[in-house]
Amino acid sequence: MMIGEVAEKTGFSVHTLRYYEKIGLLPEALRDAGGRRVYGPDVLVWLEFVERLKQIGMPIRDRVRYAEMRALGDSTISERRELLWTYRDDLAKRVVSLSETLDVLDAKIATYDTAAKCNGASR
Amino acid sequence: MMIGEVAEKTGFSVHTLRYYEKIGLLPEALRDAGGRRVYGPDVLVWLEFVERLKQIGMPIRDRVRYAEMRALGDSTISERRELLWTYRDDLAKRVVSLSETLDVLDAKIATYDTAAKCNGASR
DNA sequence: GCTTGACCTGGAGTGCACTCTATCACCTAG
DNA sequence: CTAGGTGATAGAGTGCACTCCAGGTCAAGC
Repeated sequence: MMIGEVAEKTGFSVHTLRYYEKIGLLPEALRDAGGRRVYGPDVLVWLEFVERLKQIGMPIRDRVRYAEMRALGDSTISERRELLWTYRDDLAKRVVSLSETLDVLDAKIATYDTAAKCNGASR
Repeated sequence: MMIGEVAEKTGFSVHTLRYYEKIGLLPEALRDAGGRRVYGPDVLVWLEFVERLKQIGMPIRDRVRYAEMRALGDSTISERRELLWTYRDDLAKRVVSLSETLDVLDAKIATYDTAAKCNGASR
């Protein structure tokens, strides 16, 4: 795969992928004869996980830290566990808080609907 | 209430509260004889809601837009409903995706635990 | 053989949402 | 009456995470 295809499949832009490589969030890609990056299918799995780490609010430095540890192999497993753990609880709380917010939003929308009905279509 | 107390009760910094007023996310506060902002208890409710809007990923411009509409009164209700609605579905998806991610994280942590057990506590 | 389009680099620029600085005013306690 | 704490302002600065630009290489199709 060339970088463009990876971009298309993952939703990251080509710019972003090169940026991720520069900061160490992606391993340095192999190059073809012309110096262009060539990716195996593994990168898609990794990028999907990176996307998840991003979604849970892990800042990019920690994502990089995680990537670096991953590159070092099994000796870093307990450290990686540690790092993920520090985000796990916050994530659990966030899930709760967000579904609560979803309820608040729905309630608000419902009262707006009622208000609109009572006034006729407003405006 | 003075600004410091509002800051303490809401978790926003004093700086942020003044910033929010400047950009229109907070109504202009009344002032005491010395020119200092004085707040009623309503502001706490509003700020809590603003915090929710922030947590669901609504960018500050849209929060401001919402605040402006709110200030205009009932005639903007259907527009406000519209605005909230545009975030509602994404939020619902996010809640699902995040609890999925929580599972992924827990699974990952579990495999790390297993790996650690098989190797003895690493390092 | 020349155009097109995807790729390359280093480095500058962007947008968001604060966050802080410098400098001043006011009030209360010691 | 002075020191400390809280308040005020305008405007500069920060950190994050990209995002874009200039200027170039390279392979394939017409």
